[in-house]
Order: sequence, then C-alpha cells, then structure tokens
Amino acid sequence: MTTLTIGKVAQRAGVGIETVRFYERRGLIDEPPRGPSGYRHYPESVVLRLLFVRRAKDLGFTLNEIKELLSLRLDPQTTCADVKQRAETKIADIEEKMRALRRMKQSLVQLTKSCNGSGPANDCPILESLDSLEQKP
Amino acid sequence: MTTLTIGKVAQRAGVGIETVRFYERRGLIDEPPRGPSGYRHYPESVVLRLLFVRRAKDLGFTLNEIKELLSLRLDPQTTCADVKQRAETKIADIEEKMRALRRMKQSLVQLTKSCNGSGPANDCPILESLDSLEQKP
DNA sequence: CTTGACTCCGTAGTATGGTACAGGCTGTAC
DNA sequence: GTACAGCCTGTACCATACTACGGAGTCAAG
Repeated sequence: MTTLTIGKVAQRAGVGIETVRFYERRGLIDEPPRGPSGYRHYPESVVLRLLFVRRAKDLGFTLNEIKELLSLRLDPQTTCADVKQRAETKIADIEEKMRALRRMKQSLVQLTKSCNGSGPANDCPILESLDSLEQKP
Repeated sequence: MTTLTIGKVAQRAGVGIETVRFYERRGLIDEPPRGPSGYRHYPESVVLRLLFVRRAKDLGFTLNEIKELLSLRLDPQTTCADVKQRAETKIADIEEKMRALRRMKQSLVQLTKSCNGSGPANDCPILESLDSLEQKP
C-alpha cells in the first residue's frame, strides 16, 4: 500500500502543508502513522477527505460543522435524516444571511439615490443619514 | 458644557464600556480630554458618533471602512461623489456575497432533494455527494 | 470615613480559518 | 559526502470585532 508524504497530500488536495496539519489538530483528518523519522505517512484516502472538507466548506459549513458531518458517518446510530437535518439547518442559516444582506443593500441603495454626487463630503446626504437614520427593527 | 463619563456614554449609545475604549484605540472616536484623575470626559456628541458607527456597521461597513467614512467628512477635498462611490462599492460587495450564498443554497437544496431521509448515515446521498461532487466553477 | 460603584491601563482571550516562521532533523540525488 | 528539498514541533501572527481580567486609583453617597 502506497503512502503519501504530507507535501504530496497537500499538493493533490490543493491545500497548503500547514493546512493539512491544522486540519489534523482540528480533528478533521485522522492522525496518520509515522515512519521512524517521525514523518507522517498518509493513506491516499486522506486526499478524498480533504476534498470532502473543501466541498463542505464551499457549501458554507464551518470546520466544526464539517467535523460533525464526518462523525455522523461513523456513528451507526445516525440516520440519513440527521444529515439531511444539518443540510436544512444550513440552508436556513444561509437564507438568514441573505435576508440580512438584502436589507443592507436596500438601505444602501436608498442612500445612494439620495445623493446626486456633487458637493463637498461634509454635507453629503449619505453621511447625514448615518447621523440620524431611524433604526428599523 | 456637560460632559459624560465613559459609563454614561456607553449606556446612552447602547454599547459596552470596553467597546468605547476599543473604538478610541481604533480611531473611530476622538480621544476625549481627561480630568485630573485621568477619567475621560466626553462631549455629548460622542454618543452621536457611536450611533453613526453602529448604523454604518449595520449597513455592512467594517470598522476600517467606517473610519474612512468619518475622515472623508473632515477632508474638504473630498466630495460627495467619493462617499457615494464607497456606498456603491459596498453594494457590489454585498451583491457578491449574496451570489455566493445563493450558489451554496442551490447546491444544498439539490443535495437535500437527493436524500429521502431514511437509512443509515454512512450511505446518505448527501455525504456521498460530498465525497465526489464535481467542482463547478 | 468608609463602602461600593466607577474608572484607569495593559494584556490576554474569544471565534474563524488559516499562514508564517525558527531551528532542527531526514531523505534523496548526484 | 554534501547539498538541498522536505519534514518535524511549537509558537506566533493575520484580520475581524470585541470581551474579560487583574490590580490599582477615584468619586459620591451616607
């Protein structure tokens, strides 16, 4: 069975060496066996694991959440529904963030409309609004 | 002219005392005059400043960006158009974040659809997808 | 005059996700 | 055998926005 050094693993997974060690500390990848010199000897499967992490990260999961997802897979008690639940919770999180961003954007668009872009900054309607804007809950 | 202690300022602005000092260090509020004991004596205007900061923060500006907005106001060279420019850049930032979130959500929705919620977690289609998902740029 | 609340400063810790050393050992190629 | 890349550990650092804490001095009420 071929093993990989940390450099090869990092290269194949498209991450930095430090990141691989960091993920090990965070419990996202298993501690690999070591050679007599202390060098890490990784099975090839760790590359798949790192890609899993990256994809989950791209979907908005935090490293802690990813660790949870990984442990779900190992626990025979856990069902597919548990996984689905996590995905749905994450969707709700994302929707919440999108709503917050939408609100921000709407306010900013309003502000930019109020400003014709001429005159000195110190009586810009945008800055004036920030001085007195009503807080809408 | 009445002055306020840091505690009163924090209370009126709805932030913590430590936050007031933190904002001073970050250059978001002026260093106030001190009494003989070293206590800060704030003018009432600092409360307005703190509210400005909070509103700008609610609009998605970082503290550094807020500091910039504040200094724009003081510089007579700066025009209203500069302020508007910042707002428009921030709108673009927000739109970019929203697009990223939208992509995440779409992928997650796809994944949850692929999972009927039954069976053990270790062959959940969601987790399997994370093992082999194609990276779409 | 004492008590308790308030303030001072500086440093360190929180969470997030890494990145960057320093200083030393190892593995390999020539 | 010697150079050089690669790996080891541990710690410190980046940005972001705070929050907490220790230990000391101060202010105001009773």
